[in-house]
Formats: sequence, structure tokens, C-alpha cells
Amino acid sequence: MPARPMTATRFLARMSLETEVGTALSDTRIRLLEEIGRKGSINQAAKAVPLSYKAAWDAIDTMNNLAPEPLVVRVTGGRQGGGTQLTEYGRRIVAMYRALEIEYQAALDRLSERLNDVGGGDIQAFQKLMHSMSMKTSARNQFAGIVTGLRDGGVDYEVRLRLDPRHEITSVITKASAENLNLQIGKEVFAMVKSSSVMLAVDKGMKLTARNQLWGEVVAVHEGPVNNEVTLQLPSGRNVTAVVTQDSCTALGIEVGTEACAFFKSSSVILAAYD
Amino acid sequence: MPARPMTATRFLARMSLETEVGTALSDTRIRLLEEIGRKGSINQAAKAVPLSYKAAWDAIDTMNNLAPEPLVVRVTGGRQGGGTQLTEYGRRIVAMYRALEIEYQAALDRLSERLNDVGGGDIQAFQKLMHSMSMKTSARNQFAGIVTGLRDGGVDYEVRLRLDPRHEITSVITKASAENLNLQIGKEVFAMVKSSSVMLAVDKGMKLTARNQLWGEVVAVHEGPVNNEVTLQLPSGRNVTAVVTQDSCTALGIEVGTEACAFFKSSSVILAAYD
DNA sequence: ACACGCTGTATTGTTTGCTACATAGATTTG
DNA sequence: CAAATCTATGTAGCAAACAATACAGCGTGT
Repeated sequence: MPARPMTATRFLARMSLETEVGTALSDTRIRLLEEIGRKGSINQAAKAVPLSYKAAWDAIDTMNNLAPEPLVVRVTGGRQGGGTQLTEYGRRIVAMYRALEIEYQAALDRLSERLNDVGGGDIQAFQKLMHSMSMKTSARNQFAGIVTGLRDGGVDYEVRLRLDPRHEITSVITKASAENLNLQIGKEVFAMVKSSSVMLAVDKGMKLTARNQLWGEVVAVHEGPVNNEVTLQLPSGRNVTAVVTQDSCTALGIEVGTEACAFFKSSSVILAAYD
Repeated sequence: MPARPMTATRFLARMSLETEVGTALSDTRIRLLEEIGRKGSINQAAKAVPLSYKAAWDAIDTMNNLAPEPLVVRVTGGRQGGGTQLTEYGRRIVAMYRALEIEYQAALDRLSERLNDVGGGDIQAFQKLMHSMSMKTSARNQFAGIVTGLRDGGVDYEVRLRLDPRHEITSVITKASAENLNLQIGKEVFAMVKSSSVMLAVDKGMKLTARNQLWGEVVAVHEGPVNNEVTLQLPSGRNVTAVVTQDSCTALGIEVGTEACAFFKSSSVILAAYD
């Protein structure tokens, strides 16, 4: 974790349009719509987002009911058992949302820029607070790495990252984010994983679909009422923290000294880069 | 529900500064800090926000731990049993957040203004969607009323609303919101209540602390696995929907035809106004 | 000495949003 | 007719966030 002088924190545009009661449009829902447009089925779109089919269907249904005209058309039965297509209207809404998002990010950028320019004493205190907060919260499961691969997957980018000669992880992020980060082969970035989305395994022979697997030795187990917090040390000295239920902890026989594998889906890897 | 021509929807500034993992500063937390500054105790501040003491304490604790220097100082014991005070640093952070919030709202206003100016076909479709969504989602437990009273309570405003000659409800909203809505005696506004925060009673003699009590007749009971959805019709013909547990439903003997009272806290009433 | 009103924890329950699983129904193609 | 593959729907269960409640400890004023 290099102690580089970090410049002003950038505000992230995590937009979501909310009504008085409940959320109407969020990034997840828009991504779901986009995937439907590409895949032609709720089922596959749900897998791509990722979401459970149920959640996806519910989201689609409420959106369809809320909107003045349907966003998607659904067909049951048929050659491939049916399918779902974006309507022209739906396509327009998605496009508008994305356009609005870009504008929103631009507005935020102007805002933070202004904050930097003015630079009074109080503002600096505020920035220092935000900075220290973001450092503290992201201090766990943060890996510095170098981009070694970049695959355009239509909407998503698959980013391959080398942490050290022995460890690589991959991250799948939206195209928009990728472009935003200005990713390039060789660029240094930070990868973060929430400890709750890290799973553990001990069986060396087991085949896992998860792309990211890091083997290490358990160096600490912090017991909670329901979940345990397990810290793994990788051969390189890096630490990985996972939060797993006590049950699976005992089932796997995890205790200090155990060899274990921390694995996580590439879609739960968050990337950050500082220019 | 008058079908008035509604002008462009304004984006609401619900700002919250989020780090990669978790929310650091949100409106609720800042309001908590403000209340602490005024009341001098976490306990009373929590009641004012409102929040449970636990939630408030947790929030304060994490903020204090995250920040480079404490935002509050806490004392146990003493004349009034102790207390909590904002530090100078904490006061500065609150002030900065509020200032930033104003800037943020301004940025959003510029954004929505631009959206209105450009006004291409797609943008109008988008606005129509958002409009219809906010209408549809707020269709339940929405009451049109006229402001009959307005009491400045320091940070909060207590708004008295007349629905019809026989029914009045009161709402407590933050000063900021009140000013945003440009409330005045005689102004027509909409009041909304989530059906999950509506409670039921049948005992006519019972004294309730809740300010808002609406008597009516049960016209529908929609049974769910755990909760029932009970719809009351007021004498004026208005409908109120409450979601209550099956247990309390049977305990109160609620079925179609029962006379019942729907009551809710004034802090769970949301107001909306269209200029 | 004692009461007061707060801090600091822990316990339990509720709500919300999701996942995972199960199953019925649709309809075209082979 | 059967197979394939999706939509459409329900149920169970989990995890996070929060509410409600209880209670021990504290120290100043009366």
C-alpha cells in the first residue's frame, strides 16, 4: 500500500432516482434493462447483473407497472421458451438515464473542483476528514496491482490485475467505470473487496467457478455472535479478511494456522485509480 | 387529487457522501450532530432526529473513530448524568456539510434546468416517466390538504393540515424541507404516509400519544403470510391503508365492517407541494 | 446518602431486500 | 408428443439496519 500523496477525493456519481416511497430507477435496474436488451431474456440478464431471477422479475414488473407505457415486452413459450425484449420506449429511457448520469458526474466534478479552488481552512478540514474516512474504510481487503489484461465484453470490461508474480485477480466492471478510470495495461490501480463477499474453502482439490482464489494461512479469527471474521495471510504477506458464518467456520475446521483459500466473484471487485 | 398541470420535477438533494465501503456522512448523521450541538446529549438528540439511542450511539462512535480527531466529547456522570458536546472540529464539519449541500442542490438545479432547456423528445419522455412514477408510487395513503398551522420548532416545523372540515393531521418536517416547499397558511399540499407506519386501534376510549388519528370503517383485509393489509374508509370517503401483523389483527378483532382508528406519528408524514 | 439523567453495552425483535429453491404454465421446434 | 427454455409465481430463509428494551455504571448536586 504505497503512501503516495493523494490528491482531492473525487465524488462518485452513484445516482438513483427516488420517489417519496421507494426507489424508481437505480443503476442496478438500468443495468438489468441493458442486459435484457442484449440477451433477450430476463433469465440471462439476471445472471449477468447479477441478480436472482425473482428480484429481476420483480424489478421489471414494478417498472413496467409504474411507467406510462411498458419498458419491455415479455413472451412466454416459443422456440427458446419465450423471451423478453426492450421496447423502443425502454431503450430511450435507458439512454436518457445514462446521459443524465454523465451530466450528473460532470456536475459533481465541477462541485469538487470548486471545493478545491476555494480551499479555505474549514474546507481543508472537511477534505481531510473525507480523505481519512475513505482511507480507513477501504483499508481492509485493498490490493495494489497492475493492469495486465483488459477485455472488452460489450457492456462490461474484464480487467486482469497482477498483485505480485504469483497472484492475479480479475475484476468485471461496467464499461462506463472502466473508461472513467482511464484504464490501460500497466496502470497501477487499487482493487477492493468487501469482506462479506469473500468466501472460504479449505479443500485443495475443489474446483471453483470463482475466478479469484487466494491461498493463505489463517492468522486470526475474531468471533462474533453470528459471523466470524477470518483473516488470512497470503505468502506475499498481504492480508485478506473474510466474514463467514460460525457454522461454516466450524464445518471447514478453520482456526489459526489452517491453510485456506479465500475466493470471491470478479463482479464483487471494486477498482479505484488515482491519476 | 386535482389533475393540475405539473411543472418539471425538481431533483431532490438527498446528499450522502459514500466511501467505497459504507456510508460515512449522511443527512441523518449530520442532523444527529446538529441536535447534539443544541441539546447537549446523545439521548435527546436521538429522540429529536428521530433515531434509537443505539443507532445514534453507533453512528457517533464510528464517526468519532473514523475522523482524525473526535467530533464530540462524551462525559458520563455529573449533574445531569453526563452529556455530549460537539467539539469545535465537529461544528466545523457540520457547517461544511451544510454548505456543501447547498452547493450540491445548486448543481442539481442547474442540471435539471439544463434538462428542461434542451427539451428534446427523449428528455420529455424521461421526465414523463419520472412524473408518472412519483404519482403512482405515492397513490396510496396520500391526502390533499390545506395548511392551517405552521409552528417553528427550532430545527423542525410542525405543520397542521386540514383534509376536510372533520379531519386534521399534523406533520413534523425539518426546517430545510419546509423552506424548500415554501409552505404558507392556506397552501395546498399533499401528505403521504407509508402504510407500514400506520397502526390500528379499535378502543374508542383509549388515549393515544399519536397526533394523527383517523376513524373509519374497515372495507378490506388482504391477508399476507405474516402481515395483513387493512384498508379503512373514512367518513369523507378517503381510504387509509395499514399493514399490521396478523396477530394484532385477530387480537383487535379486525374484519370487514369493524370500526377502527388508523393512527400514525407526525414524524412519519411526508409532505409534498407543487408550486 | 441518594436520586437523577446520562453514557455504554447487550438482547431481542422487526423490517427490508435480497437469494435460493420449487413449480406451474406457455408455446414453438424436432 | 416430447423437449427445450423461458415467463410467472410462491415459499423459505438469510443478512443488514434499525427499533425497543433493559440494565449497569457514573458522578454531581441536593
